Amino acid sequence: MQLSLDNIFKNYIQKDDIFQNKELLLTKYRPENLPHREKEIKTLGSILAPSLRGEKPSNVFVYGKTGTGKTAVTQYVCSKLEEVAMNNGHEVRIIYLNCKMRKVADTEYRLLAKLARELGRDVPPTGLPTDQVYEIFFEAVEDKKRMVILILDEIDIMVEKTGDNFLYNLTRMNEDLENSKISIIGISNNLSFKENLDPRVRSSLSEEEMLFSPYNALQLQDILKSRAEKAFKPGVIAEGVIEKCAALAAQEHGDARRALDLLRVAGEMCEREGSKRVEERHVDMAESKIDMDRILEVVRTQPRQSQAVLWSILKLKENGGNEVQTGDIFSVYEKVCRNSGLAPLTQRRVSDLIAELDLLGIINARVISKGRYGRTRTITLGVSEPILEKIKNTLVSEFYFE
DNA sequence: AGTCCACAGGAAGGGCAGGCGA
DNA sequence: TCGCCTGCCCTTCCTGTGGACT
Repeated sequence: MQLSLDNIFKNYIQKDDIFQNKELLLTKYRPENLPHREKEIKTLGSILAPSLRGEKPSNVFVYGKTGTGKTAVTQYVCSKLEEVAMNNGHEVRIIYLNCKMRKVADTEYRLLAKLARELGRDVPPTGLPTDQVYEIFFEAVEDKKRMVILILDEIDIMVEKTGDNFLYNLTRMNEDLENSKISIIGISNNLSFKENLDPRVRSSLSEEEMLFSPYNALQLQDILKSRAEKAFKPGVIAEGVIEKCAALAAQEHGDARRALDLLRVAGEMCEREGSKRVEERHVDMAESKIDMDRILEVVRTQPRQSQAVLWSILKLKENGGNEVQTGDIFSVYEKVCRNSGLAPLTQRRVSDLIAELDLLGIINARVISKGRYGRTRTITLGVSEPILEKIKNTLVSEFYFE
């Protein structure tokens, strides 16, 4: 065992590496230039430019599908702005917050605490009244004369979780600030999310709006080519590979992130195989691997109760249940809990867990009415057979079912 | 037209953990 | 130590619902 592992490591070191700089293909990498986004960069730049004269720029609402460059463009423009401001003796402070991150934007308190910490204040994870945290944040902003630009990425998720109270207070904050000014850039994938906002918040958040349209396949090819040139060694990529990654990502609403992931994982598959050339079949392998990894990670990190519900659904499906319904799931779930030493939750709670699994894309739940036989959810599985097998293998050691 | 089923899903609140200030 | 605050997970209670059946 030890010996074969030694061999793997030794081979890896000796092997001809196909990558030159893999970092360039990671989504967190911020490139120096953003092809096909020149117009957006200029627009956002001119919206934010007043901050260089100490004037408050308009709040901006940026929307578009995932992987269309919203975050990249915003961060690019803001970092340049920060640089220019510093050289001209103004202070512009950029705070970037990804609201999708767990334990960051789930509650108003956490949001404020995070922002206050970004400005150098110490706020405990819980314990203080929210008003007090507002005050701490307010004081931190007001601390010196400066412009604070707050980038709220995935703002729709924040509003979904905490409501729009936070945004309302933030947009009103400028009325009380004397030294500083604060502007908000809200980024969202969800085009319709604004409809549910308080009208006052909506109008003040959308002083300016920018829509990022999806990249087409040709634009994606450009992006991939420019990155691949530096990320891979010359001649490593076979003809058609970049075109295939671009085409697959273009099918999925022109997502550049997806395209880059495909190319990177295809490279990794090729490397692992010991090949010296990335070919189209590696892209196919990459596509299924990315899907599988994502879902397995989600399943693994679910709470045990949620896993028990999923396991019950799998067992019902295995026993030939085509039309799996909430009631059936609940009875199997109770049995699973009994056999596994888990305290069963109520049907109400299980119903919520089913809805969460639906949201995660592992199952598809549809509410249907069966007339006098009641209203229920019918559940189908949202993943392919090979992934299903992997999920079962992950859960089989946790739960028992006779 | 009215009834009824089997839930969906909203609202309220309990209990616990983590933390603060007095 | 105590009272108070927050977040989180959960239960209890309740109203709403679409369509088959009477």
